[in-house]
Amino acid sequence: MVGVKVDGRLERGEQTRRQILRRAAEIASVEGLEGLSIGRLATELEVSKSGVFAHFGSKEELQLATVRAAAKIFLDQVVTPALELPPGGARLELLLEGWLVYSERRTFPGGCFFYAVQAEFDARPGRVRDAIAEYGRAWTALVRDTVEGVPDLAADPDQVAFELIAYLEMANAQSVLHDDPAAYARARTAVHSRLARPVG
Amino acid sequence: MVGVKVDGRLERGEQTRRQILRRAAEIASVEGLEGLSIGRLATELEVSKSGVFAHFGSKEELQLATVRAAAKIFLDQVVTPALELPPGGARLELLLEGWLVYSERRTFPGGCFFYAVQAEFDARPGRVRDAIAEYGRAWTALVRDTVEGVPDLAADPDQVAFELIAYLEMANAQSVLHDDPAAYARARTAVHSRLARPVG
DNA sequence: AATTTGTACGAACGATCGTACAGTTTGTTT
DNA sequence: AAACAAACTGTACGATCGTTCGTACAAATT
Repeated sequence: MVGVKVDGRLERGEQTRRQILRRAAEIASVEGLEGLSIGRLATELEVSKSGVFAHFGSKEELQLATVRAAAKIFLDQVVTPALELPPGGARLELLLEGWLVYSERRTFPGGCFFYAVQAEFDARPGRVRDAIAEYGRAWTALVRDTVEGVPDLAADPDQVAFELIAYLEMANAQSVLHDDPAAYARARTAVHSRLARPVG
Repeated sequence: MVGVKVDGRLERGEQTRRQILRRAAEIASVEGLEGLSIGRLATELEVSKSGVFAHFGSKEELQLATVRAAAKIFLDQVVTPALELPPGGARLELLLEGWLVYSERRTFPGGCFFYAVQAEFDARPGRVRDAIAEYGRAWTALVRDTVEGVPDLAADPDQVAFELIAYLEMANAQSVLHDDPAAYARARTAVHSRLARPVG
C-alpha cells in the first residue's frame, strides 16, 4: 500500500511550516521568543512576511508552535533514546548524558532552547509561559521518575532530580555565556559524584 | 565640614537618573533588557521620553547603566554582608544564604536580575553581554575564593563553587517559573549537604 | 544683571513591529 | 476545460521603536 494519496499543496505547506519553525527555534534560542520577529524570519527564509504570518495567524501562535517544535527536537534527541533502556542507572545516565550532548553540540545555536525561553518568560503571564512551564514540569517529572528507578537514589527522587537538573542547566549557562567547554566536564563530575552517593 | 558645595542641577539629575535605573532594573528582571523600552519607562515614571533618553544617549548605554545599577544592589545585599565575616565556613554560608534571600524575597520582581539578563544575552555579541559576563565571572570567582577559605572544601574550589551556584540558580528559576517556594528548601538542602561533605 | 550650564520637554523623523486584506500562483477535483 | 481550494504575495494600516533637534526653564557663574 505504497503511495498514500497526499495533497501536494498541503504537503508543500507543511514543509514550509517546518522550515519556518526550525529557523524560528534557532533564532529564539539566541534572541528569545520576543526577539523573534515575523519580518526577520521572512527575510532570512526568503519568503514573504505575510506568507509566514498566514501560517500562524498571530505572533503568539507562532511562539507556541515554535515551543512545540523545539520540544519535539528535544524529545527525539534526549528523551526517546533513554526510554529505550529499562528503568535503572543506565537509563538515568543516558538521559543526563544525552542532555549534556544536546546542549554541548549546540542542537540550537544559543544552547538549550528551553533554558533561554524559560528565563525569558518565567515572570510574565500568558499562554506561552504556561506552555513553557508545562514542558518544564514534564521534564522534571521525567528525571524524578527516572531517578526513582535507581534503588540507591529512590529515597528522595525530587531532591536528587533537583540537583541533577541544576548541574545540567549550569553547564549550559556557563558554556554559552563564557564560551567555556570546561563547564560540561564539571557538570559530568558533579553528576557522577551525585549518582555514586546513596541518599537517605 | 558639613555642607559640601553641590550643584542643585546635578543633584536633581542624579536623583532622576537613580529613579530611572531602579525602575529599569525592575522591568528588565521581568521583561529583559531588550523588552525594556525607553517609551514605556518614560510613561511609567511620568516623565518625557526624551528626558529619559537624554540621560544615557543610547539604548545600549541605558542597558549598561541598568546592569551596573543592579550590580550595586546585588553587591550591597549579598556580597558586602558576607565579606564582613572572616574567611571560613560562616562567611560561605552567609554568602549563599544571602543570595537565596535576595532571590526569595524578590529584590527584583522577576527574581534574580542577573539570571534573567544572562540567559537573554548569553548568545549574542556586544558590550552588554560582555558586561554581564564580567559580573558573572566576578561572582563565580568570589564564590570560589570563599569556598577556598573552608579547609574541608579547598581541594577543588572550582568544582564546589560550580555545584553551589547551580543550586542557587536552579532555585531561582524553579520558584519564578512555577511559583514554587519549595525550590528554595531544596536548594538549602543541597547546599548544606554539599558543605557537609569534604572534597578530595 | 547678563551669561553660561544642565535638566527636561514636545514634536517629529525613519524604521520596524504585528496585523489585515485583496489578489496571484499552484495544485486538486470534477 | 472549468471550478475550486490551498499556499503564497504585495500593499497598506496604526502603533511603537530608538533617535534627533529646537526650546523652555532653573541654577550657577560672572
